Amino acid sequence: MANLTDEIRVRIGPSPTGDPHVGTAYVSLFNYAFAKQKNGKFILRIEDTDQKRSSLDSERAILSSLKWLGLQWDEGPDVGGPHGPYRQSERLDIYKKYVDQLVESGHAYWCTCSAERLAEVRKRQLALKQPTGYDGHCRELSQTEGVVRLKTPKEGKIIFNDLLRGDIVIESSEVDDQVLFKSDGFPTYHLANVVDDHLMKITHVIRGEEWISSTPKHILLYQFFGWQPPQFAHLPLLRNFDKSKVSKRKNPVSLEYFKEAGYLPEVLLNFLGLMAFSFADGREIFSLADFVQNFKLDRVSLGGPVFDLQKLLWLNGRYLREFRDNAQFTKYLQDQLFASDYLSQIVTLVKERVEKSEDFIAYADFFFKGDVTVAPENYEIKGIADKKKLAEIYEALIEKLESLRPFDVERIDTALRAFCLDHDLKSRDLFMPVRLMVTGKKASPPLFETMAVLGKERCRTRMRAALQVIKTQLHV
RNA sequence: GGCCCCUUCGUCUAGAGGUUAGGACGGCAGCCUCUCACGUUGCAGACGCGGGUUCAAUUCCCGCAGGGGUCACCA
Repeated sequence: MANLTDEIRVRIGPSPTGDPHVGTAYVSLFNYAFAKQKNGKFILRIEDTDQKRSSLDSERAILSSLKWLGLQWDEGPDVGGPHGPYRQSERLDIYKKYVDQLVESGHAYWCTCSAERLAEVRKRQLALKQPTGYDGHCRELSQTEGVVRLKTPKEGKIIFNDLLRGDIVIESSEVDDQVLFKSDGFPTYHLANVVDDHLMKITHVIRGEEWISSTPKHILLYQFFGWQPPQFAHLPLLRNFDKSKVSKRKNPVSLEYFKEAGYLPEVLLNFLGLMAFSFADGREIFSLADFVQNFKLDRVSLGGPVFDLQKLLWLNGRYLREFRDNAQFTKYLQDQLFASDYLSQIVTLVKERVEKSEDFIAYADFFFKGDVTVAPENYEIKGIADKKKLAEIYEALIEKLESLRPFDVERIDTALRAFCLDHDLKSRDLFMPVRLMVTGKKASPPLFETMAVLGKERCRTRMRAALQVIKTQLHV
């Protein structure tokens, strides 16, 4: 238990495997406020233990988005600190040392089961309606290759306290012999997390509710290492309108979207502060400093809040009207819509079509609009009669485009052409509807260049909107 | 399905053992106004169900239902 003189230290551990997520901002905000209020430290640790999916580019984007929001960390991969390195991929030797210790003390073991065997075991368990999990095949073997698994005690209860929910009790037998150390020499989240939280002297782990069920594994690890666990607080998850965990299929979730769509960073923060939290005095409009001052863990509500864009929009409007004078608003427009590098990229594309200045508006309007829409039949692809199939194709296409980073002409070109090949489509049959989706027009500058200039977020928003139109048609 | 978490207006939430259950977004209506927007005023709108405990439960307890999360060599 952290004693009163100890410095409060909290952390966030984003995984650099995609676009910066609004959920990261939400959890960051609460961590930041909790620490700052008590003069503690807010630490950023990059959890890039998934070699296949992690990228430096994604890491950069996450850091830059959090900075945009003004959630500056005290220790992190870019600013350093006394307990570095702050990138897990640079701490491999540390984890190795601790896994070895665990194996030696008999609390973990090497496992050489193949993926096929594991799948088979799982299949059998499912068929017998048994709980799924590792069957302990290698538990008593002594080998030194493969993966290392946690040797979960067969008996007893694991109890931990959640600051928001009280004691949570789970039977030890319910806990799986989780892989701690992968065959590629990288740790899994569970191991890296516990080791790092301990070494970085983290006092409070404030994270999403999705982690509750793996906390017992972490508690076990603290016990096996003989370490004092931190305090835990699991925040309710942000939800889609249908109450499922907020996801990009059903909501814009990239922080880059909010930035590009013209939301003010302080508005997004304000709005996130309204999720699962409320000021004692009922105030709904507040600055980050206000939030830091007034945040209290025991005022966090536990029902998963639906991330409602409508209220966010209203809030952004209020900030613009009330907190920006004309000069500031002008500046906002210049930065947001008419930034000179954005403008010059557009000029490059439309200049040859223009005869006088006004023409620019007619040719380039879609670069400045929010949504663009056309009649649904324009989204049809020659040879695809089935609307359901059509929707599937676009869904797949959008997901493919979303994964591009950076979102540049070459990558778009390659992705789009490969997509045509994969789905047996002629490029001219696909490109026109896509053009209509992203520009709202049949005539536009070259598609790939246009998309690159529009940016990933505008493209995905418009394509999702179009997809929604197709799906709506399906249901009537 | 097993385990775990959660449950106040459509949405974000306040609330206390006894309140006309409060506010905000959205909706609707009036006012303002050349229009729209803003602003403003008002209206509709919630304690999931069943048992307890209690003089009294929406509030405390238990069950149920519903929702969610998790069951990877992803985090």
